[in-house]
Amino acid sequence: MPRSNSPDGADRPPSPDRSDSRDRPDRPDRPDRPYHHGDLRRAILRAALDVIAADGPSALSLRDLARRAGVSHAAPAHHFKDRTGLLTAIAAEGHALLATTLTEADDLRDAGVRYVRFAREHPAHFQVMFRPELLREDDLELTTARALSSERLRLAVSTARPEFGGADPRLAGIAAWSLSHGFATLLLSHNLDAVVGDRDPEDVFRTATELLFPSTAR
Amino acid sequence: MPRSNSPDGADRPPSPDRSDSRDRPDRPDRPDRPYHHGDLRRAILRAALDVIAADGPSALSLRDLARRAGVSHAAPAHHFKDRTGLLTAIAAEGHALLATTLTEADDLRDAGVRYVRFAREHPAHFQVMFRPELLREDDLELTTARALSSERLRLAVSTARPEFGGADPRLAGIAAWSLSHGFATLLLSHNLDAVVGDRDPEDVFRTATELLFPSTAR
DNA sequence: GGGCAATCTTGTCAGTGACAAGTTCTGGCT
DNA sequence: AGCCAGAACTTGTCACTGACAAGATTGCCC
Repeated sequence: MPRSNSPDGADRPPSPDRSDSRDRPDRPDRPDRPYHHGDLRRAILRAALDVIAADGPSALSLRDLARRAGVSHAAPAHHFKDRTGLLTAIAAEGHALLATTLTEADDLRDAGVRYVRFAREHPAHFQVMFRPELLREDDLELTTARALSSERLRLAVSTARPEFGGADPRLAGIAAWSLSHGFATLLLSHNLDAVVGDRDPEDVFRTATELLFPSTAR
Repeated sequence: MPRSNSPDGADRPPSPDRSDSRDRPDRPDRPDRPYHHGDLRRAILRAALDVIAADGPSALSLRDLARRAGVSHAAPAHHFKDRTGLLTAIAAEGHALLATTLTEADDLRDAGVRYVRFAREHPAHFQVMFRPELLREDDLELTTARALSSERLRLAVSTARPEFGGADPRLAGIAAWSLSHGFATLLLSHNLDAVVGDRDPEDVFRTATELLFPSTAR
C-alpha cells in the first residue's frame, strides 16, 4: 500500500534547500532527511484525514501517522499533545470549514445542501466533529469554531421563508439540522447506497426535502 | 467506581448451586468461583453496553470486560471471537430490537418517535448499528436482523398518508429516516442539549416534525 | 556567537487485541 | 457407572499502541 510519492516514501515538504543533502552524512544508518520535517503538523493532519476518511477515527494511530510522515513515533505529540488533541484540532478545522460554506448559503434549503456537500467533501472532519467522547471539549479553538458554525446555522434558519414564522425558530432549526445531519450521516455510513444508486446524492437530498418542505419557493 | 454488586466484585450469575463453594478448595490463591461462569456471554454483553453507552465504542476493551465479569482476559474471545465480533453481536441485537418496536408502530410519525425512543433507550446499540467500519458486515445474524429492521422501516413509510402518493416512496423513506436518524444522533451526542433543555426529547421531536409534516392527521 | 525555545529522537512502561496451547468442566452416549 | 468429545475457560506470549521522560538537533533572535 503506497502511502506517499516522495522518494523515501515519507510525506515531506520540499526540502528547504540545504545545499544538497548529501553534504551531511550524519545519521549514516538513516535515509538522510533533515532533522526538522518542515511542516509536520500539516503532514500529520493530512495523513490523519486520509485514515479517518477510509477507516474511521478508531483506525487512527499516532505511530502510524508518524511512520507515514517519516518521523519518530513521538514527534506528533509535540504538535497535538495526544490522540485527543489531534482529533480536537480536526474537529475545530471542520467547524471552521463548515461555517465558511454555510455563510455563503442564500437559503435554508441551500444551507442544507451545503451541509450535505460538506460531509461528502470532508468526510473525516464530519465524522469527528460531533463525537464529544473523542474530543477535548474545553479546547478554546474548538469551542470558538463550533460557536461560529452553529451561529451560521441559526442564521440560515432565521432567513427561512415565513412558513415557520409562528413556530419556535429553534424547533425549525432542529428539524432542518436533523434532516441534513441524518442524511449526511447515513450517506457517509453507506446506509443509503442502495437507494441513492448512481444518482448525485445532493440531488437526492434536494428532492427528498421537497417532500417535506413543499417547494413554494419556486 | 463500583461495577457490580456481587460479593467478589465480579458480575456473575447466582452460582448454580454446587453444594457450597467452600467444599472446593482448589484454586487456593483465587476467589473461589466456579471454573465456568455460567452466563458469560450475557455478562460480557451487558458490561459492553454499559461502557459504550457511557464512553462510546472506542472505549471498549475486551480485557476490561473480562475483568468486570471476573474471568480471564481471553475468555470473551470464546464467545465473540474478537472485538469486531462483539460489536457485531450488539449491532444485530439492536436491529432485532428496533425491528420489534417498529412493528408496533401504527403510523409513520409514530415510527419516527419510536425510532428516537429506541435510540434513547438503547444508546449503545444505536451507536454501533450504523458503523460499518466497526462491524463484520458479512455476519449472517447481522445481515438478517438488519434486513428485518429495514423491512419494517419500509413498511412504516408505505403506510404513510397519501401526501407522498405521487412521490417515490423510497425518497419519502429517506426523508423520514434522515429526520429521525439525525435527531436521534444529535440527541445522543449531546448536540441538542441546549435546545431541548428539560423538555421530553420525544415531545420536541414530535413538535419539530409537525413543522415538516403539517399535521393533517390531526 | 551565544543562548534559548521549538522541534524532533530515543527509550521505556503499562495496556490492549489476537492467537496458541493447555486445563477444567458438562452433557450425552453406551 | 464410565468415558469421552467438545464447550468453556486459563495461562502465556507477541506485536502494537499511547503516553511520558529525557536527551539531541536546529533555527533564530539579540
